[in-house]
Amino acid sequence: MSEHEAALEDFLATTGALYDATRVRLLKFLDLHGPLCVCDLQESFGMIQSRLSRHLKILKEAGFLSVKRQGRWAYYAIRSPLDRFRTAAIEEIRALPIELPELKRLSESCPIQ
Amino acid sequence: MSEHEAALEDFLATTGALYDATRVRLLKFLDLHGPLCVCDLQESFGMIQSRLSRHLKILKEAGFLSVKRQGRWAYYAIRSPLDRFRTAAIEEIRALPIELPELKRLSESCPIQ
DNA sequence: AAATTATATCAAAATATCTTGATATTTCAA
DNA sequence: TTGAAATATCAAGATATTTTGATATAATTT
Repeated sequence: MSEHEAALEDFLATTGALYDATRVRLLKFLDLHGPLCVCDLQESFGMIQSRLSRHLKILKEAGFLSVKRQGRWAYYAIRSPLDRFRTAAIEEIRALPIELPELKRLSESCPIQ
Repeated sequence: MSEHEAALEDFLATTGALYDATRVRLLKFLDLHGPLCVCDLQESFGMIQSRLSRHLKILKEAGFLSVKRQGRWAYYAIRSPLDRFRTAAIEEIRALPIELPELKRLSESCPIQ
């Protein structure tokens, strides 16, 4: 792939990741609460697991999220540092008046609280 | 529509408009050359007219473009002023190393050069 | 080792978006 | 007022994305 195509692909991966209500909510939720494991997100959003996993993958591949694995758990977080444009996107999402679900933790199971 | 939904809709219209290679090229081209009529864009990009018209409409409804009609011609331009996030998007696109077509004008026909 | 738990991946149906070609609308000129 | 040029819209097929349910993988506990 040429340098030109690669840069455009990267930009489209970024904007594509942002073009979905579910993913915008996930970004806002992680920005608000900090690192969370998939099961906490699943519990909080009431989403089936395969759907959640797919959206997290898209956000990760678009450069917005990092994952840290601890045993069985995978903790997703807003990646840091972010480049200028992704930072602008997160700030825009932070300012959006979107209703988010309550944070529900599966407190017995997750090692990190 | 609630305020919450409206703000999210607006954000998704913005990111959706940016999630297309053709529209990114059009934005970069208009950012580079200033206001252009549809026929100049059509000539420069070698695109069929209905396709171009649709993409311009999407960019306009997403808040990126303004239109000024002069007789038969419609001049599209990057809207000004743009809000913070759209400005960040245009700056990101300006920095992308994308190859653009040459600007071809239908010099006899268009009143503004 | 077998069962359990957390997460990831896959295939197929549902949904949305893009492209094309045809047609409509608007404006100007002959 | 007829014709031509510039632009917009529509319908249908092609393509891409999302959701779901089923299954796979990997770590942990029994």
